[in-house]
Amino acid sequence: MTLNLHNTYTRQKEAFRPIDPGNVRMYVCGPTVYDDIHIGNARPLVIFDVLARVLRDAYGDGNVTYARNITDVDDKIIERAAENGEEIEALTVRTTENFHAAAAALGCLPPDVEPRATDHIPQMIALIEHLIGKQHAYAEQGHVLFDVPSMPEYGKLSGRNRDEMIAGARVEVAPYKRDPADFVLWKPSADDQPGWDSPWGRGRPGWHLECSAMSEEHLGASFDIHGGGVDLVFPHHENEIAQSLCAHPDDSFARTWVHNGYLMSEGEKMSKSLGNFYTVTDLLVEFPGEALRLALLKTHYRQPLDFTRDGVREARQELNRFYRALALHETGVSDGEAHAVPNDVSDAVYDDLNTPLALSGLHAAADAAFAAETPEDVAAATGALKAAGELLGLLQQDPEVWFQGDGDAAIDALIAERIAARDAKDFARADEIRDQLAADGIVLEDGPGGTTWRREG
RNA sequence: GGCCCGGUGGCAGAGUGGCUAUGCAGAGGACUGCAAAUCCUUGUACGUCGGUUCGAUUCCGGCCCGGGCCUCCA
Repeated sequence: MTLNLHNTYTRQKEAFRPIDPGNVRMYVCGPTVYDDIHIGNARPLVIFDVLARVLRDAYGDGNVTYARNITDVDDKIIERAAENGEEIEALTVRTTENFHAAAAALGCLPPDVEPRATDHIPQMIALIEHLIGKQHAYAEQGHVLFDVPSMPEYGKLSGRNRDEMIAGARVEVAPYKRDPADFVLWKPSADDQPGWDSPWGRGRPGWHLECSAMSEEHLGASFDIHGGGVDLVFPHHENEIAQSLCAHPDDSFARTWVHNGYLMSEGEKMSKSLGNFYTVTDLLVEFPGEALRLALLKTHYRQPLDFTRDGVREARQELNRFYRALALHETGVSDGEAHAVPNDVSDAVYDDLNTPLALSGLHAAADAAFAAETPEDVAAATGALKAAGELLGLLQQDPEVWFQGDGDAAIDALIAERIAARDAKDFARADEIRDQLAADGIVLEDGPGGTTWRREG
């Protein structure tokens, strides 16, 4: 099946053709580790996790290399560490751990490679020297700048020309720049700032450089997909292109550029003062990570997404229905087939990751499970639902765990007491127990196979 | 100011030049000791003004509204 992807570089949906189907390579910009990630950071995390799953589905598990970097040298990190009175490494290690925990809770598989900027300083310095040698960069007052006018095609990804950028520039032009559009590849570090020895003195890399150096190190100078949020199109990705293409003019750098749309929160731009700034860690106290993931996938990745708590609640309701359907499946009963992803689901996902449309296919599979009349039919329908869920990174828990968590002996005891009361036709006591559990958010269901329960937030 | 994206039923959200997804919430019914779940029924939306067309929510243009980017925010 052909995978279609919207390519920011051409502004069109294109049939995806990997350079090497035996090693499909994707690079995604990961977090700068100075603070816990917020829900806006979670969107690309989840989107590109889905894309990685789709690539593995299309080309085979072992034939995809997904690289996602950790930016662990950055001025924001320096500032934050100073504010906290914390060592820089303590901050970056702690934040990285939180990031990994959040990603796991959101159902994201680890990338195949997770390069750190600080592990690639020699490669960055070599890249700078290469660019200087090709007259695309120059050293000035301890800084090294990329010479934007040396690259006539600069601006193609973001669709802007240099004049526009200069006209709109909000920031004063630094005196060491030959051209206002030039950007920093290397900058000097003060004694109390992290720094590495270089031909231009002790300093640290500019932000854009690391992605050019690390993608080349791990994926090569030509690779298939480069992803990130739309706000990275300019300047970050534009500058990566400039660095990488000027260093390696015979290579293509990334061939397909995939960008997810912006996220708003509760109808407004997320900001701490508005009280709509949600970190993933905070949201996880209130909601299952899987509900957050579904809430993010209910909107097409290129559309703007208004993230709301109500939206997460709705996602959780949908997951309840999916897991109810999965719970219909009796262990041990098999319809004798390996379960494929239903065609409507894979068609949707392969068409530029149309996850909202794909989800309608999951609902159809759930309907089929409820309508099934034999255990084999149930097994077939739930198998299809689970396979479809896996492609999206959903529905991989045991339904009992989804509904009940780790279980609770006190609840089991009350349910046993209620069953005894019902058998004795003591409905007053039975209802009393129902109400008591309901007050704690526990919903009971009396079915033909006995009484089950679930937590409702 | 320049560039870009979006405005779909109560809400969320796909999609399409003509047969109008899907979900959540709501209403009615079946079922149920009660409830939940499930099933059935129900709700005819596409910002606005023009244009193209036999026909536009879907194409084109103006306008209005919302959002984003314009040197380090995913």
